[in-house]
Amino acid sequence: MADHARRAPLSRERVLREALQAADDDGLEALSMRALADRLGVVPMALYKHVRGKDELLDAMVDAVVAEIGPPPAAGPWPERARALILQARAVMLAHPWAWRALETRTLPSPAVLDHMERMIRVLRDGGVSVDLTHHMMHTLGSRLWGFSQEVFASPSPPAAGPDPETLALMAERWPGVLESAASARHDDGTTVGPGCDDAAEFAFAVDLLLDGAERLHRAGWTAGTSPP
Amino acid sequence: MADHARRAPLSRERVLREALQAADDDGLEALSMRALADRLGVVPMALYKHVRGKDELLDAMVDAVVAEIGPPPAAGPWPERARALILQARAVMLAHPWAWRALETRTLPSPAVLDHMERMIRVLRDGGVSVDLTHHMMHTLGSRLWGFSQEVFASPSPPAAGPDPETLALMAERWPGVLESAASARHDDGTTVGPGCDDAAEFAFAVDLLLDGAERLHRAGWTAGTSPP
DNA sequence: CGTCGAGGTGTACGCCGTACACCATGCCGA
DNA sequence: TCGGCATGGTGTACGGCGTACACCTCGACG
Repeated sequence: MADHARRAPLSRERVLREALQAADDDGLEALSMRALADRLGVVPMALYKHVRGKDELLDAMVDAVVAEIGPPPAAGPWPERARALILQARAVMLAHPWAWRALETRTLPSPAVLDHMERMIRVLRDGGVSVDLTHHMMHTLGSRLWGFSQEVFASPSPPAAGPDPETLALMAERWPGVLESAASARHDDGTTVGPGCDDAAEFAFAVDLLLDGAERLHRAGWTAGTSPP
Repeated sequence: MADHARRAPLSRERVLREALQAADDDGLEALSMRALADRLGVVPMALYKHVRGKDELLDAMVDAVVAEIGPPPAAGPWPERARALILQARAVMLAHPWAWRALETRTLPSPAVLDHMERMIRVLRDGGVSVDLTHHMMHTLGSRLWGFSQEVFASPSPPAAGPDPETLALMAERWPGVLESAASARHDDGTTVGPGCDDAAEFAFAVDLLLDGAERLHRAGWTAGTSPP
């Protein structure tokens, strides 16, 4: 095996890049240290010379993805700047569908994570939003700050094409509201041909609702202790 | 070993109950089929006579927890009924801190899950909220419908007691906004002695903001196609 | 030319979920 | 009464995982 000398030497960079590619290709659950080593034509333990362990690797992967989220627009009303920043985050998360799952499992915020938070906070603060309201809004935005919405169950109706008429009848009896609500997903014109509803629209709706709420509170001179209405 | 005849026979119920207890005791990540079998004084494979596999067991556990969430108050303005239902869900999730993690990993909604959704949808629809707005609100509530808020990073500042003054100075330079925002957590009187901020208050703030937003849209006669403002 | 350290290798351990063959028990119809 | 059979607990084994640890190789450098 003379080729082991010939192949490009490993490096933290190469390991990280290949890990990102592997996750993009095959999903996060298929990413094992062994599989990753295979992709690099190397024995599993070789990776540990460049990475402390799988956990640290995931940290680095998350950091890399979050770093793709750029800064907000330089100017404009703060709600629009915030909205743009969030939608940018969403675009990044859509490009790496595994990323939000990885993000959730991290315990400590990485530098890129703090950068993103800092930017959002700055948008609000520069818009004149109080420290307290900013703080609350960061909590309220929750995962949407990162470009995804934790919905627990993506589609209430059976996911794939044919909603089996038998179970459908059963649902109509016990969960009519769920059925009705799910049906309202496809109501309007063919903007969403897929099985579910328009994720982008739902995401935007939620973000707008949240930012509008914040703006209203801000304009009303909300301070801690007041309740939202 | 005559005691194996003497001990209470296994059953799906016993397996499920012990699994719930084990998760409450030791956390979800410590719950393995082997550990669970040990708790029941039985060999691992014995469980498989009562449960199809770990995945189905987790489904059942989630179902059991979600079933603890009761119905909403019978009467009252719909936003208050909705609020009460959500806070009930939150109480259940607080009693089983592992549950939200398990909930997230499930792919198909169980009956109890659909029941809870149905109840929430009914609260809105009975309040006169349109099908479309109801649908949007279910999405917008997201994980909060289930009593938790996906925040990705619970505390922006170092979690435990002493925020190491060195890193703190470093943060002050690079992430002043994050620091300022984190500091605002402890601002008011000693209602929150812990390291972080008042989770309950943050949760309530977010829920109120969301429900107020919905109520305002509803009263304004919102229909699909209109944007929130 | 000898040494040394960085980096790739091989083996091994302890976990995990679970397939499969086996065996104990108690019930039930003949 | 007895044979067969279903129910449910057992034992062994497999393939996967992350990773500790000892080893080897090889280029750089004093």
